[in-house]
Amino acid sequence: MSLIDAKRRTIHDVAKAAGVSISTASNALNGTGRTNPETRDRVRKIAEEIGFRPNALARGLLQKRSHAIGMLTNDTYGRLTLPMAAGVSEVLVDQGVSVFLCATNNDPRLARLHLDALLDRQVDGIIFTATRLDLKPPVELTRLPIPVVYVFAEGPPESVAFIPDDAQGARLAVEQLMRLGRTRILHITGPEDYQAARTRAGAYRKSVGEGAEVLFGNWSEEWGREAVDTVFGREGSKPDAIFCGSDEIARGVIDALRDVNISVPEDVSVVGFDNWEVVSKQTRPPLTTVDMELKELGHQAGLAILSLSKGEVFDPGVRKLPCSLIVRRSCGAEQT
Amino acid sequence: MSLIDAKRRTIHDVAKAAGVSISTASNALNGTGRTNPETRDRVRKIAEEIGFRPNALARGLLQKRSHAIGMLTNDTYGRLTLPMAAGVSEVLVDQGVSVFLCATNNDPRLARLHLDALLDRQVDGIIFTATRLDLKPPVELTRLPIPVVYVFAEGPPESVAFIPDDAQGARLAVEQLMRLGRTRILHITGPEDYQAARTRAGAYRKSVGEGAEVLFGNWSEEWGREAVDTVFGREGSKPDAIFCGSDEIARGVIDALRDVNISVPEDVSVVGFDNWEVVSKQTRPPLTTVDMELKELGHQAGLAILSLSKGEVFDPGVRKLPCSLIVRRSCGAEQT
DNA sequence: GTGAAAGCGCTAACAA
DNA sequence: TTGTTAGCGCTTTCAC
Repeated sequence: MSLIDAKRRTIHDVAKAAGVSISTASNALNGTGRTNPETRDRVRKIAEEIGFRPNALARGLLQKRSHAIGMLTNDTYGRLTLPMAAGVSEVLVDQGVSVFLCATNNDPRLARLHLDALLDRQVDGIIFTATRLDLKPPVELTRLPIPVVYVFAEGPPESVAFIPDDAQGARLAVEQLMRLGRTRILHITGPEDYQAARTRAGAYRKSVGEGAEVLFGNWSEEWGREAVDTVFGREGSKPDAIFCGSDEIARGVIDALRDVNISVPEDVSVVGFDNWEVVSKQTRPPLTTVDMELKELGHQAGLAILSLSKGEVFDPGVRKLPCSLIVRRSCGAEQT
Repeated sequence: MSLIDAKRRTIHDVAKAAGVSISTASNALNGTGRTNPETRDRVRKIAEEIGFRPNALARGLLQKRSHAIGMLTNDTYGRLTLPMAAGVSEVLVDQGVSVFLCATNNDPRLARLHLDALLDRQVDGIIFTATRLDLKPPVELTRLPIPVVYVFAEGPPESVAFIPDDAQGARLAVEQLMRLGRTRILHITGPEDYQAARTRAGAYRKSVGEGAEVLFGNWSEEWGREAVDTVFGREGSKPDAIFCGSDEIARGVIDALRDVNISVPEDVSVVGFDNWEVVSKQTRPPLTTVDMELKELGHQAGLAILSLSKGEVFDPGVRKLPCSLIVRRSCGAEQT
C-alpha cells in the first residue's frame, strides 16, 4: 500500500484526515508527549491507511541525526568487505540506520570525495575498512565531528577498532594439528610485510617452537605450490603438517602434494586461513581452515558505531575478535 | 580544514562573515541567480576558510531530491554485486550522488525493511540487482514513486534493465575455439533452470550445431570434474574443446583433465565464463574466459538511474551489454 | 490532552 | 545586484 502511491503523504495529510493538529499527529505517531490513547490509535490507523511515511530528511534536519552511517572501504573485490558490510547493516537496519557504501579503491581523491559527501549528508558515524591491518586510511579520519570505527585496520591511538584475532586463529590451527599427533609442522604464508602474516607466524612459532620454519612468500596458489616443491624436494625430514596463511596458499599446497603423490590428510595434514568458501570447499580434500567471522566483525562494528553515535561511552582500543576453526577433511578427526 | 572542525558551519555563518545576506551567500555558492563576481568570490573564499559544507539534508528537503540512490541486492557474497556497485558509485560520486547498499539476503522481510527505509530517505532511484536473471525481486518494485533500474534481472515490462549479453559471450567463446581449429566442442554448464545457462547453451548450439552436446549440472568444480570423467570415460570420440558455463566448472574440468593426463590446451582447449580472477588466474594453465564487464554494467546502470531521476526520458527495455573475451593459456593464440 | 508557533539549514520567488 | 520572505516536512517547547 504505502509503496504504490505515486504522491507522498505528509504528516499534514495525516493530521487533516484525523482531524487533529500536526503536533498531535506527530506525538501520536512517535509516542512522544501526552496523547489520548484513542487519538493515538486513530492517528496511527489513518497514517497507515493513507500510506504515510515520515520524511527522513526533514526528521534528520531537525534532530541533527541522519540515522545513516558511511562505510569507507579500500577493498575492491569485496571479499572481506561485503560479508562484513552485510553484518553491519544487519544490526543497523532494525534500528532504522542505513549504510552508505563508499569504495575508495585506495585512491585519495576518491576517498576525499566520498568523505566530503558523507559529511555533507550528516552521517552519524563512519566505519573504515581496509584490506590489511597496516594500511593507513587514504584520508585524515581523526578530529572528525563524528565517531569513526576501524575494522581490519588499527586507527590512531584512542580509536575504536575491530580486527580478527590472528594469533588466536593461528593457535586454533596449530592446536588442531598437534591434537592429531602431528609433530613436524610447517608454516607457509604471505609476505612478511603484512602485519597479519607476522602475527600468525609469531603465534605459530610460540606454539610449535621458536625455531619452527616459516616460509614467507605471497598469498597465491602458485606460492603454495612452489613452497611445497622446495620443501619436499630438499634433503632432510619432511613435514607431516602444513599450516597455511591463506586458503589460496593452502589450495596450492594441496595441489602440489597431490602432484607428487603425497596424500592429504593421511601423509600430511593441511590447514588454511580465511574460510573463503570458493576456495576452501573446492580443494580435494575440502580444507580445514580458520574462519575470521567477518559477519560478526560487522555486527560488532555496527553496534559500536550505533552506540558511539548516540554519544554513549565506548572504551577505545583494538578489539580482537575470536576466529573459529572450520574442520573439513584436509585435517580432520576422521583421519586418525 | 573543513574536516577537522568540530562544529558545523552553516550558510548563516558564511553570510555573516562575508557581510551579506543568506540568499546572496546561497546564490554565490551555487552560482544561481545574479551575483557580483567579486561578491561571489569573496563569499566562496570565506566559505572555504571557515570550512562551510552545505547540509545535504536541508538541501534535499527543499529540492525534493536527496541526491542519493539505493542499491537493493540479494547477493550475499558480493561476487557480482561489489564490482558492479563500484561501477555505479564511480559514475555517481562525481555527480554528488551517494549510494545506500542494502543486502536483502533474499529475505522478503529484510527487503521490505530496506525498501521502506530507502523510500523514507527520499532516494532518487533504486537499482535492483539479483544473482540470477530469473529471480524475481523479493518485494513489489513496480509503481514506486521513484525510478527503478534492474541489473542482472529483468524487471516488469516497460522497465529499464541491464544484463550481460550471455549469447554474445557464448559466441565469443565458441568462435575462439573454432578459430583454433577445434571441431568437437562440448559445453558443460550449470543448472538448466538458470536462464543464463539456457541462453549460453542456446547460443553455443547455434554456433556449433543444433545437435551439439550440452551437459547441464551445477556451477561447481566438482561438477566439472564429474562431467569430464563421464565424457572421457565413455566410448566414442572425445571432444577437443570444452566451453564451460562458469570459471568454477572450468577449473574442475582442467583439474580432471590433468588427472587423466590430457593436456590443456594441446589436447583440449578450455574456455570459462565469469573471469572471476581468483579462479581463472589460478588454474593451470590460466583460463581463457568470458568477462561480463560488471563494472561497465554498473556504469551504465548508474548513468541510467541518474538520468531517470532527473526526469529525462530513457527508453525502457532490456539492454544487453557485450561481454569480452580474456585470452589466457587454456586456449590461446600461442598454442597453434 | 491538544494546538499554535518557532525553527532545523537551505533555496527560490519576489521586492527593493 | 542584493535582501526579504516564505516554506520544504518535521519535532518540540509552551500555552491553553
